[in-house]
Amino acid sequence: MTYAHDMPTPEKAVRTDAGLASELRLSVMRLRRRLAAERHPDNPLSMGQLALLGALYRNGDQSVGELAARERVQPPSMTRTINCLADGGYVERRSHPSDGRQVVVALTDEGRAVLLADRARRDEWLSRRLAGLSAEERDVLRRATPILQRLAEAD
Amino acid sequence: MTYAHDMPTPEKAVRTDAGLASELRLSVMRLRRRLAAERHPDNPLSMGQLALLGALYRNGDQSVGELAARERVQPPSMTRTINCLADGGYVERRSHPSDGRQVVVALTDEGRAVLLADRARRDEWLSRRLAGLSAEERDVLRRATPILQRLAEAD
DNA sequence: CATAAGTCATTACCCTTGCTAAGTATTCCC
DNA sequence: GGGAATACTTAGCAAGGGTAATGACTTATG
Repeated sequence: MTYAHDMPTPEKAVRTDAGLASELRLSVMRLRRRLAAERHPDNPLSMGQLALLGALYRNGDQSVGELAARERVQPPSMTRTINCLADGGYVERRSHPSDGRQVVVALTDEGRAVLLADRARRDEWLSRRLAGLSAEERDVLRRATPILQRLAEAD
Repeated sequence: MTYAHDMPTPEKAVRTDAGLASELRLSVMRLRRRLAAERHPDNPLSMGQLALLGALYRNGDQSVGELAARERVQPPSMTRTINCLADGGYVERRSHPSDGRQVVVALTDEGRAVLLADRARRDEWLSRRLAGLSAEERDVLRRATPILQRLAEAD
């Protein structure tokens, strides 16, 4: 097999910063697709809904704008996700104590229960894959995860 | 700030395997959205199209099925992406030499040029972010990227 | 204190991109 | 040669992202 250009293998490409960027983008895209496809039939929540419940669980009640900014989504998209969850009774809209424009979103008891159950089922596949890695590889991911977070949060 | 439950910070959560799975999923989702949003107005290619051209550039001509499998997408989705790129003259469909069922997709000269130009622009943002990390953090990502790849490829 | 400007959430609408199901062409196997 | 399997495409649907415009409320200004 021959090529008309320098063969850009992933192994070489990842060494340069531009190559790392390309490879990282590919990996993230593919893994995300893989994870989205792993939607268990019992799971009532989409990945976006799960992320929203998770944000409320972790950070407590938040306004729509705060949630949208954290999840890197425009406010209308967040409104729609909230609507779905509110229809299911998983979150509640409350009025902001001092600013009537804002809407505070709060996790309900049912929402918390569904979050934990769904997350357990949904993480099953990924956890199993993680368990198949070496301890060292898991450690790399453990350290990489917050870095990926920070990249996503960057302006 | 108080919570009615044990506060699940990312720092604590990432230590367990299940926690790592959740956090990794969140990070991947957000970063992917962030990257997709970084679509420069000059860029004619979507992330999926860029990934396809990249696969052809890296691995040479491939059949539709091979491309779909590699990108973890169903064949019809790949067909559509190929249609878009073929309309733009970036890829060509060729007949397979020995199997009339298969369609071989090949990168055109124009496709290669567009790939490199688009990738340079698109990676600019991510490269800049990567440059803002410490050398050690970059190294973590460099080692994490192939692991993420493997996770995406797992059954 | 009245009004203009700004902010936050929502509504309405569109586009992209994934999927499944069904259809067509070709190859493989008996 | 004919039926089963394979490869791609077509058609249609749903999720989830976006922008633009509207409404409600707050803040700043004259």
